[in-house]
Amino acid sequence: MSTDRYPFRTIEPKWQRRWEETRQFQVTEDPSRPKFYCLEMFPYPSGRIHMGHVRNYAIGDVLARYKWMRGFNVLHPMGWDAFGLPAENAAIEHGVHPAIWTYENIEHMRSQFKKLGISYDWSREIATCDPAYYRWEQLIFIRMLDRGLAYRKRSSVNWCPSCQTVLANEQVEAGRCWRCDSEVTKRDIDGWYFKITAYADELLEWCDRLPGWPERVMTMQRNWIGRSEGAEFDLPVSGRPGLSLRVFTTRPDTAFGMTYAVLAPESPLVDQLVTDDGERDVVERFRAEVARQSEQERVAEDRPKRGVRLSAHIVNPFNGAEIPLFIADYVLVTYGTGAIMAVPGEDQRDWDFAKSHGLPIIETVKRPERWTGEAYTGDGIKINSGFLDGLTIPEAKHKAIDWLVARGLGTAKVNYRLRDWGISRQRYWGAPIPVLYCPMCGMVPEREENLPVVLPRDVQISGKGGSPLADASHFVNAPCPKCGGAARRETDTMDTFVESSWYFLRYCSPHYDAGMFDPAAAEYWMSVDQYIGGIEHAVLHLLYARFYTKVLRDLGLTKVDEPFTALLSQGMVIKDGAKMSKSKGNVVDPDELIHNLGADTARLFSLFAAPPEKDLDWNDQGVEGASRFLNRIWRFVISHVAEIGSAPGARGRVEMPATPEGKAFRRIVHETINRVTADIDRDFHFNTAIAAIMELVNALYAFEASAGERMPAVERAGLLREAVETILRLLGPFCPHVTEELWEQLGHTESLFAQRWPGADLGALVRDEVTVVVQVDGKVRGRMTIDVNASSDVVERLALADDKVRPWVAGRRIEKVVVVPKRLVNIVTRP
RNA sequence: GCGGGCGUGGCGAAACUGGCAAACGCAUUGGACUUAAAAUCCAAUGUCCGCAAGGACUUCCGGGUUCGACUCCCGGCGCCCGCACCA
Repeated sequence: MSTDRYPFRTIEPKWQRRWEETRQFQVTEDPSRPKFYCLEMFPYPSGRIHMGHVRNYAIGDVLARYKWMRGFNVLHPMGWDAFGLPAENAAIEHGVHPAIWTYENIEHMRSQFKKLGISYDWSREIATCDPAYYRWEQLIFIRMLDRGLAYRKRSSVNWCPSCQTVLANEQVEAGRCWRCDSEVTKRDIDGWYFKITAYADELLEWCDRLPGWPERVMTMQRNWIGRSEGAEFDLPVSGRPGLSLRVFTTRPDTAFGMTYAVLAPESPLVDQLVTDDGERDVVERFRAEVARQSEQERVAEDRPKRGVRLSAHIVNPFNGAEIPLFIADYVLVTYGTGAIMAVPGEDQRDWDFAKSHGLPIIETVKRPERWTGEAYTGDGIKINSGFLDGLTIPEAKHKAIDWLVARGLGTAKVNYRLRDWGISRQRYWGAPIPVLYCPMCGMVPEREENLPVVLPRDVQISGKGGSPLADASHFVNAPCPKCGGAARRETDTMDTFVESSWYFLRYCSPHYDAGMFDPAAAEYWMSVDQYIGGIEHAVLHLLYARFYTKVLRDLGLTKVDEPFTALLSQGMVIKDGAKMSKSKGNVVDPDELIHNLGADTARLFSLFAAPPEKDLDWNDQGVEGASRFLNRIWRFVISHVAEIGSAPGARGRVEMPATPEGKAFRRIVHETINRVTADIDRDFHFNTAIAAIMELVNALYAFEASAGERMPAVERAGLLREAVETILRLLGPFCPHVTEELWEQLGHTESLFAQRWPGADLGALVRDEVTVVVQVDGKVRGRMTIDVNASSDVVERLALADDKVRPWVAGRRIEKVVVVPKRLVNIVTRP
């Protein structure tokens, strides 16, 4: 540990206080300036911040401060995703009320964020558990109910036995709860749904229209939506007039290869097809077996496909063939129609099943020459397919669908993997769903003037299961909004992802009380120009927020189609090869780091060690290096305050220096301006931007130690001033406290962040000479410093005359000479 | 299986449109300063051969295009992430 560090412990709080007192980062709508809405995903108030937070919010802060200096009116707000299970679990374990726990955590974390010196407009802080916040989503819920975008149904849902609540499909990861990792089971439960499937096509379409989003996130969303085109048609049951099963297929062209059909075991149609008690027994036993399968078994490698043959047969409408019917575990009741036509020739799953059950296989696509595989899914010409023979697969698909439509047997059909968003949670710490159940009127939404339906504080949180609200009679019992009679309130609360689906709109006018947000403010600020957060929300929050924004648009509340113009998905913070976690013992505590080395150092290292989208490998010695760099700047500036203060042209620009050393140094200063600016603008490569500033600081030391001694004092002081002030401005967004302090030490009275971002002086960038590499047959054999404007002929002549080069050319025939101006010469030879 | 990404020194990484591979930092080594240490400053540091000047090799592997390939094309190997019996 070094002993001689700059006084970050006094300057960091000093500037945090100053920024707050001067309301430096508080903004209002200002149509005369371009706006920039910079947003990092708001945190859950878990208690303490971790290095992942530091990195996330440091990235956002660099961008926000940079945009300030570029003259933008920057909205950079902060708030709390404050509803959720951990608060309730803390209540169960420690007896503290979720509200108390949450607000205490917010207090603590707010102070931690302030210690990081992030440029938030704290006057816009929100917490989603505030009734003044969630009342608006209750209102929207009622509007969605009107339009059929919110609805209630009984359905088989994902149930987390540990969290004691339902989970949406997006919240189940490989069969486990996204939050607590428990194995998820199935339950039939009544619940509320948002009709996100109504927006499937639009959500998908916009995936191609958001170039500011990372490709991998868009791909994950596309896959999640899972659109597939095909046909749906009926297969009549043999000898049972009027009875048929409907199947969905993406390959209607393969219908002539259908050698059997399969129903999902759970399908209700199975019960109608069963002919006697013996068969019923077999079916029920199979159903029980399928239901017993654990998630583990279901995802096991090479899981054999199991099934039971029914006595019923069905008829292939394309060729009249009578074929067997099965129930099998590989057909899902939840997708398509829950029934398939099986074409083992062109579908590997059907092929596997056919092989193990001795079923025939008909090829309907001509295989390539040396085909050795099993089911064939490639291109080819149709065979064994009646009127489709000789067509390509796309042609045959169309013709098969036309054939079905003409006979009234089926239609073209699009299916999605996406399911409606189940938003009911059987838990306490969430926004109440504003409906009541009346014995006379049925389900009735709360009257809009009665909103918000406030979540009651005095509730017993036992953790015994079931919503705690159900036992709170003062909440549950309420008059019916329609008839005034005794009714019962809904006791499910909303998924917390509903709150995070619109908080970015609330930030535009967080204190507005005539609606969800002030339309004028939202019109000015939206959309979010740059959104920053972790990849874990690729299909959760980021899909829900896109959907909800479109709903609000269709309700006439906003004009934007998409909430986030650009997304930066930052990598994880890794240490010793693993994600930081208590159990691995590799956690670095931000508080400790800030105390020992300062917030600027913590920020600098997390921005320097890797580009933002990559995982960051934490390294304590690397952090020391970052601290060393800031000390180096500090020492230089402090020891040169007097000299720099004596320089003319206190505002940066200096007269073109007279000495070659001065010119060369000044060029480095201005080249650095261009490099740093380009690195920030192009892909947020803060790591290389910082590296460029480090190079400039190295050059500054070298200049001061050597050439600087021999030039006129006025020139030297002017160059030092320009260099130092450039460094402070370029580094400001990364390390705002130390740069702001040094800026003041140099005699400035206005904040560094009220300064304009520097621009390179084109005159300073001009070079007289340039170093050109000379290659012989692609290998570097020499280099020469020549006039920048030398013609290609001259460059070629000089290269051939070079002492280092000549021996390599001697005795060989020169084939040609390639001259790349200002870069290199390649002499191509033959023996 | 499908989709996306990646592969460069001891380590984190850099290289814009094909043009000096390894910038910057960490670590290591040497020197200066010091009674000494720390801090600081200066220097060296891809691998191999060589006392040296210098040379050969090197961006996962194998081919190709090109005067020239980390970068483009073809084939392979390996790793990471997401979805996964989605018909």
